[in-house]
Amino acid sequence: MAPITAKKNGKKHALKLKDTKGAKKAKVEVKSSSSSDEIASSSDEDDDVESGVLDGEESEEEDELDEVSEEDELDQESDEEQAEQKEESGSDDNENEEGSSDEKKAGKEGPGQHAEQRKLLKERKMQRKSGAEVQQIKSLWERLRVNNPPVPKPVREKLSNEVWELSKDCISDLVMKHDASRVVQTLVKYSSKERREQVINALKGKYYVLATSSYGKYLLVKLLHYGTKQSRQVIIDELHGSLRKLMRHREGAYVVEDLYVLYASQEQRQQMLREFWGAEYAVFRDAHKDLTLEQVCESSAEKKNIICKNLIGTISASVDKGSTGFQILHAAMGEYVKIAGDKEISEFIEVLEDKFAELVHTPEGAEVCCTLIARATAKERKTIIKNLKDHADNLIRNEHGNTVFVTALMCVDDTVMMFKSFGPAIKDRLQSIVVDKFGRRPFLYILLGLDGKYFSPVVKTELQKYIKLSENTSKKPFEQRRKELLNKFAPMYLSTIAKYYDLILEENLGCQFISEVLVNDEFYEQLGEQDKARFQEVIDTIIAYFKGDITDEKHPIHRPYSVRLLKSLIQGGKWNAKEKKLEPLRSVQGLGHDFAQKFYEDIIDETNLLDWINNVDSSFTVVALYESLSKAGDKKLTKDLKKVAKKIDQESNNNKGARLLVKLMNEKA
DNA sequence: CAAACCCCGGCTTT
DNA sequence: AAAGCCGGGGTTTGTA
Repeated sequence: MAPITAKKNGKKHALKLKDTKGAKKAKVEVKSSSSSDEIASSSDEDDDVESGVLDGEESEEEDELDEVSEEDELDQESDEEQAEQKEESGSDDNENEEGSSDEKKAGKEGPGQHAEQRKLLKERKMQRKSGAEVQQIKSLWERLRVNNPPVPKPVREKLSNEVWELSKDCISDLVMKHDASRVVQTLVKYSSKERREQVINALKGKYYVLATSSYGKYLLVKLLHYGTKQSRQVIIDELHGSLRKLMRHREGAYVVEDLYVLYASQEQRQQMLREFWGAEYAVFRDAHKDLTLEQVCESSAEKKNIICKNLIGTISASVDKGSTGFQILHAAMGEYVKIAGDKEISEFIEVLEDKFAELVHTPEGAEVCCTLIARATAKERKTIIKNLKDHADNLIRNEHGNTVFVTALMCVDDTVMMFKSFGPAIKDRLQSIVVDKFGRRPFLYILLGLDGKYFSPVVKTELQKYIKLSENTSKKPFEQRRKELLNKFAPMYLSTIAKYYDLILEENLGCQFISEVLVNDEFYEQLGEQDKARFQEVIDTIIAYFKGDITDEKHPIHRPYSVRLLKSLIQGGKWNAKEKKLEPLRSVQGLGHDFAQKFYEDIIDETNLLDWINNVDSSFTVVALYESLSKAGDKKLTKDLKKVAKKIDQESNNNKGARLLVKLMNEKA
C-alpha cells in the first residue's frame, strides 16, 4: 500500500475520532461510508502509522466502552458461542475492558502503578490458552510491523514465515484477541496468495464468530480485502444463513455492511438481500436464485405476508440499533416498500420516526424516502418534513437527497408548511445552493417544472413515478403546488440575486440560473408591485456588471456563460430548438428590446463597439444586439456599425460571431 | 438540439 | 495490485 494511502487513512481516522466525542447528534453525514472507513482505517493504522500503537489501541477501546452500554440481547441470541469458544471469548472480553480502564487509570495516577498493572496483565495473558505462543508471536510481530524504516523484504519474509509456523496451529485462538488478531492481520498483509488461502482455510467454521468479535471483525475485513474471488465466496457462504442474526449484532452488522458495499458481487448482493426475506430463501438459496421479489409476492399472498414481516423485522431492529445509514439496509427497505401495502407504509414511517435524514444520501435510501413521501398521508408527510428540515442544506445539495426534496416539493399539498419548514434554512444560503450542480435542481423545478434540460431522462422517469404514487394522497392539481411554491420562493430568488449577483454570475451554473429566473413569465407574474420594481433594479445591476474594458482578461464577458446570459436577455425569450424559433415573453418587462437598448448605450457604444466585435468571447453579444435592435427599427447601432465595418476582423477563423455579423449586415443591405 | 468532450467505474491485462 | 482500455453518462459547447 502506498504511503499516501496510509497517510490519508490516518488523517481520516483522526478526524473521525474527534467527531465521536462531540458530534453524536450530527451524524447526518453518510454513516454508511464511515462504517467501511472506520473498519478499514482503524485496522490499517496498526500497520502503517509509526506512532500509532497506543493511540490506536486506546481509541479503539474507547469506542468499545462507548458501545458496551448499547449491548443488546443478541449476544445471548448468538447460539451460545460454541461451547469451546464461549469461556475463552467471555474472559477475553472482560480482560480487555479491564485492561483498557486499568491502563487509563494508570496513565493518570502514576507510572508505578502502571508498571504493576502491566505485570498483572502479562501474567494473566500468559495463563490464557496458547498464552506462551502468543507472547512469542507478538515479539516477532513487533519486529515485523515496523514501518519506519520499512523492514527489508527478505527479513520480512523470514519473520513472516516464523510467525506463520508458530501461529498456524492456534490461529483460531489468536484471532479473537485484540492484540493477536493484529498479528494475523499483518501476516495476511505481508503474505503470498497461498498463505492467505491457508489462513482462509484455517479459519473455516470460524467466520461467524469472527464477524461477531470486536477484534476478529478487523481481521475478517482484511481477509475480504486481500482475498480472491474464491476466498470471498468461502466467507460469504459461511456467513450465509446468519446474515439476519449478524445484522442485529453490534459488530456483525458492520461486517455485513462492508461485505455488501465493498466486496460482494451484484449476484452475491442479491443473494444477501434475499436472505432477509426469510429462512426459506436462505436455506434453499439455489432453488430461489433469479427469483424477484415481485414474482414471489404475486404467486402467493401468504408468502408476501411472511416476507413483509421478516423484512420489517430486520429493518426495525437495525434502525433501533442506529444502523439506519447502512446501504444494505437501504436496499432491503427498497424491497420492502416495493411490496408494502398502505398499512405497511404507515408502519414503516413510524419505525423510521426521526431518522429519515440518514437515508437520503444513498441511491436506494433516497428512493425509499421518495416513495415514502409520495405515499404518505398529509399528516405523515408533515412529520417527515419536520425531520428533514433540520438537515436542509445537506439534503438539498446531495446528489440523491435533492430528489427527495424535489419529491416533497412535488407531492406535499401544504405548500405553506413546506415554505415555513425550508424557507428559513435556505434563505441565507440560496446564493451557494443555486450554483451547486445538485442543489439548484429543486429550485429549477419550482421555476420550470421537470425540465429535461435539468432532469436527465432517468431522473425524470423516476420522479414521475413518485408523482404517480402520490396521486392517492395528494389532493391539489399538480401544477398548482408548484405555482404556490413559486409564489412564495420568488421574492427570495430575487433578493438573493440582488444581493449576491456578483458571486452567482461568476459561475456558469449561476448565469444559467439567473437567466432562467429572469426570462420566465411565470416567475414575473408571481411578483408583487414592489418586487417588480426590484426586478428592474436587478436587470440594471446586471447591465452595470458588464461595464469596463473588455481587453482586460478579467472582464466577465470572458467567462463562457456570460454571453449566453446576455443573449437570452437581449432576445427576451426562450429559444425553442425544436421549432427553431424564439418564444417571446408575454409579461416580463425590461428584457428584449428594452434590454438591448439599455445595453447599447450603457455598456457598448461607438467608442468600444469594435472591441466587442473583434473579440471571440463577446462578438455574439453584438450579433444579438444587432438582431434585436435592427428588427425594431432602431438605427443607432446600424449607423455605428457602418462606421467600423471595414475594421471588422473577418480573417481570423475562430471569430464566427464577427463573420456572422457581417453576413447579417450585408443581407440587410 | 446535437456533436464534441470529459470523467468515471468496471473490466482486462502484465 | 497497478496500469491501461473501454463504454456510458453527463456536461459543455456550438451558434439557430
